[in-house]
Amino acid sequence: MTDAGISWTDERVELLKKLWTDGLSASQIATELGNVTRNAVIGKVHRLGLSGRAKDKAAAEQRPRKAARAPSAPVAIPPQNRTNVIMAPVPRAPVIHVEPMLPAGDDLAIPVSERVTIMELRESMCRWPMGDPTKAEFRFCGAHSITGLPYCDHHARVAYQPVADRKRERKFARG
DNA sequence: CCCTGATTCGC
DNA sequence: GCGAATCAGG
Repeated sequence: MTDAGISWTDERVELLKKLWTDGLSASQIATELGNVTRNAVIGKVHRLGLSGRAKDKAAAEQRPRKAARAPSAPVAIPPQNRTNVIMAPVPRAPVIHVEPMLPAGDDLAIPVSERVTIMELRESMCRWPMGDPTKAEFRFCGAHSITGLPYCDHHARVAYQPVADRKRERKFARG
């Protein structure tokens, strides 16, 4: 096929109209359509003359972001759970096999981060998987990640746990 | 900093 | 017509 770029086919325009009318943001629509930037979407929206949509009760534009949060129990994630998240982004570096170890204190230290969906996940957020990836409730940690790493402070330690540390921690946990 | 849509303008 | 760059704003 000589035409490399998928442009505005009828279907794509239809979907664009629908999503835009539904109140999705340009970037969200761009992601949904794929192969286009939010600028492209905005440009098209204007050309189609459907800018300035009916912004009802603040539909789905600016998301809450402040309100949502786990209200109760600090849901400690048992280390064993990591067994069923193999397909999630795996750290390539000094990953140590996780066995039934890790002192409870560590897990309780997890501040119930603001778990996020893949859509809400941003570059600066911890990508530590939480839960079953095959389930709809699957989330990522979402806490602020350390510059240069895909994980927050806490999860970076768990993920990149050096052998030496591991041994030491064990001792530590014991006593 | 994160994000939003609006506009401009070279292609 | 298209969309990156830019602008203006939250």
